[in-house]
Amino acid sequence: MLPNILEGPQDARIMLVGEAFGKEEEYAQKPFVGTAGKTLSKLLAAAGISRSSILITNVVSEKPPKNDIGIFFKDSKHVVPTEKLSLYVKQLKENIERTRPNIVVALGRTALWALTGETNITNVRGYLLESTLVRGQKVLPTFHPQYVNYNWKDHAVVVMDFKKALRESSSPKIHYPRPSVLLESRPGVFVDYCKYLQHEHKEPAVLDLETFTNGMHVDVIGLAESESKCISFKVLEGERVLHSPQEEVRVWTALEQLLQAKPIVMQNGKFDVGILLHHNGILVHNYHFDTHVAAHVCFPELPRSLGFLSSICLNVPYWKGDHKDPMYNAFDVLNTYGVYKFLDKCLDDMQQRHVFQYEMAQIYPAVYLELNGLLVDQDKRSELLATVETKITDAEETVYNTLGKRINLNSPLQLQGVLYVDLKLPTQYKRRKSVEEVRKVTTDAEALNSLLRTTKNPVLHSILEYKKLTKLKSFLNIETRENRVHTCYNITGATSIRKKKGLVVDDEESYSAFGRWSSSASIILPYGSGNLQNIPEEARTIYTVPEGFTIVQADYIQAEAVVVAYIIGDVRLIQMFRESYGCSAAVRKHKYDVHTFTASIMFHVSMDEVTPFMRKVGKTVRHALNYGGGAGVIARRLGCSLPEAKSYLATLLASCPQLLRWHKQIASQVQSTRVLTNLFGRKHKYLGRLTDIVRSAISFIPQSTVADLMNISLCSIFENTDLEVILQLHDAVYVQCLDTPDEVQRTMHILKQHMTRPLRVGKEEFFIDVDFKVGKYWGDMAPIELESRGEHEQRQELQ
DNA sequence: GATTTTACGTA
DNA sequence: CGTACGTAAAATCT
Repeated sequence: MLPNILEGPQDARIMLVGEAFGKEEEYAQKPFVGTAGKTLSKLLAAAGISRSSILITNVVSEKPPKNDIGIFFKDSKHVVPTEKLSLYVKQLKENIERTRPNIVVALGRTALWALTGETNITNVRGYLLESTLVRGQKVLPTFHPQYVNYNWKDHAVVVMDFKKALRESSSPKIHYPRPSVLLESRPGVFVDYCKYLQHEHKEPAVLDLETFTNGMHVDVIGLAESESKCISFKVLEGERVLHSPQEEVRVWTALEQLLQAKPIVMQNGKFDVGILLHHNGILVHNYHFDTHVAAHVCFPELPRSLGFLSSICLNVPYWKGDHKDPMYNAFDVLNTYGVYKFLDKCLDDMQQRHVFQYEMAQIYPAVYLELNGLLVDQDKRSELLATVETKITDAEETVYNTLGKRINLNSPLQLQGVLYVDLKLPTQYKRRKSVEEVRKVTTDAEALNSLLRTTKNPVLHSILEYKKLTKLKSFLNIETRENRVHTCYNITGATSIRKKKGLVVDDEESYSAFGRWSSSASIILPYGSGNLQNIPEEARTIYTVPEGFTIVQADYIQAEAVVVAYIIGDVRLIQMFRESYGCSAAVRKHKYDVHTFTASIMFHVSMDEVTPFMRKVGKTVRHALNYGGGAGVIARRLGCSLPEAKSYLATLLASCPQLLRWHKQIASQVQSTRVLTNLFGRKHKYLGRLTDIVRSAISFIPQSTVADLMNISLCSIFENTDLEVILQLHDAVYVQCLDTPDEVQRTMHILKQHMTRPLRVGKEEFFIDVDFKVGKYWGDMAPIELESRGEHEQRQELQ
């Protein structure tokens, strides 16, 4: 007989099913009494469910050896159960049939598998399913409490799922309103529907294009007028063309007219906008609302795919399983409509409407930059590539001659063998986040540099050289189109990735929150090294502008440091930034350098007496402090002892007590309200554990303020000027202009005008200064001073 | 062939 | 206890 442990009242409406016993459960012979049990109780309480009112059980009422559920499966994918597990599943079935709860919540993958046969919890989490184990039984999958312990920010998602379970527990039925869907391949019907939307329908419409065949042809066009009514129009059937050229023209014309007149809603529509513009020459005139952008503003720490958002905002069936399903696109547009209505309200509730508006305004500039690309000087490129390749060969030969054998120097494993086994150098380990983590052997640059310092073995130098050069080479070995590279700017930080079968989906792994743009490979024009925000200095020399033009770079000076100075009210620093505002670069460097200033207060000397060493100490210590770093970092950077680093740290903290006070204030604010607000009113709700997020929280306000400042300025430049922007680099913007002194000065004046925006801390208003560089090549820019209006005009008169 | 890990470039 | 991001190549899994 198997143990059968089911806790709670037999007539309960909700049943929770976990995986198996842990140590504590085994001892107590009760489900969920250990750490996962404590978490479960918290999550239930947060959702308003009383633990004593529900049934709680596990698929397996015993503790697997080493807590590895795998031993109950015959295969590594965990789909073929052993005989024992089959008996347990049968027992679960009988338990459900006997108690007949209105809803069963599957906690984690194993319970989900046992109840429904589904294996991917991330996909179906939050969606009501029908059990395959007990016919007609309503199941809601969510994450296991133990998973929540490791991924604390996901607790918010589980609480929402529990709330859904509570709502659904009043009835055993799965009830969805039936949508009205036109599945069409007749051009006439589509054209009529477009006309109806354009002339009669009053609300915004949702648009979604499916582009799953190769190339960038649109396969399906979806349009929704509400969360319950839509059309899904087939343009292509696989490789087969469905309509005559004349019919296609009618279709695209009708769509174009609709997109000229109607407010349009999309989910991550930046991609669709780019495709329509690039391949069909169609501009979406009134891009009214993007659900992906709204989700980024409202829930910066959560995923933003339509599947996830629908599971949180809506009560709809799961539809993301099969992309080939004819209803797939229809559900996409219908649910985008539902999510739109939900998030539209959230923006007001959370007072984030203005943040949403300035993020929406960034979409067109980002699309423009992506489609426009950046010019490559092919001669420079091949020249540099050849030089780098020669150097690589040299470094390689040096290493091989010393070692007496040939290995792949970019292989961490092979390098470990040579350095730590053959040469018997002291093994280097990766730095760990905590002492509990297992030490990992490494051969990264930091380890090699440290070995070079201690052993002075010159082969290490050559290995470092080789690694550096091959990395550089990867930035030069690039494909271009009409001598241009293209990058996709992601204003919400999440990249779209092209998966197998050509499907474009949101990358669920990464979701930024700070308002900075990220840059990744363009799916529309996949040329160049993808990310344009991490091109090394040397490789930038291959990027240029057309004949007769030049590049003007404008960047914010010490932007984050200025923001921090005002926030913490560091009177001396503020005074210095005030005085240096508008000064020439030479004066600024001489009289108003932040790091020299820091060193002068640390070492109690005047600014003139600061030595280069003192400045380096000042710079390192301030840097570490601004980002919540400690003495260990400082010691490593400066190559000094830990006690020395500690005393440096203490010195700066003593002379600038506001800094530490601010750190503490941030920590307590995150603890009490979990919400931080930057100087533009952008809010960030922190969901993770306090200890994990405190450093990120410290950098949020300065970093996101500068990001918003830059992007608002960039939009202003796009909307109000004739300047041609070519690049965005977090706190710098690059434009191309005619290569004449007047045009360069005019460009600089306009940039300065649009980049100079007041920031406010309390009642105090301040500005962040801008400085300029100019040059023909991105990697070869020289500082240039903004001439006063007087000088500028004088010169114009002379000409 | 697909997925995960290691390493490394930028602000 | 730097943070944030994206990509290439190697290592590992299936």
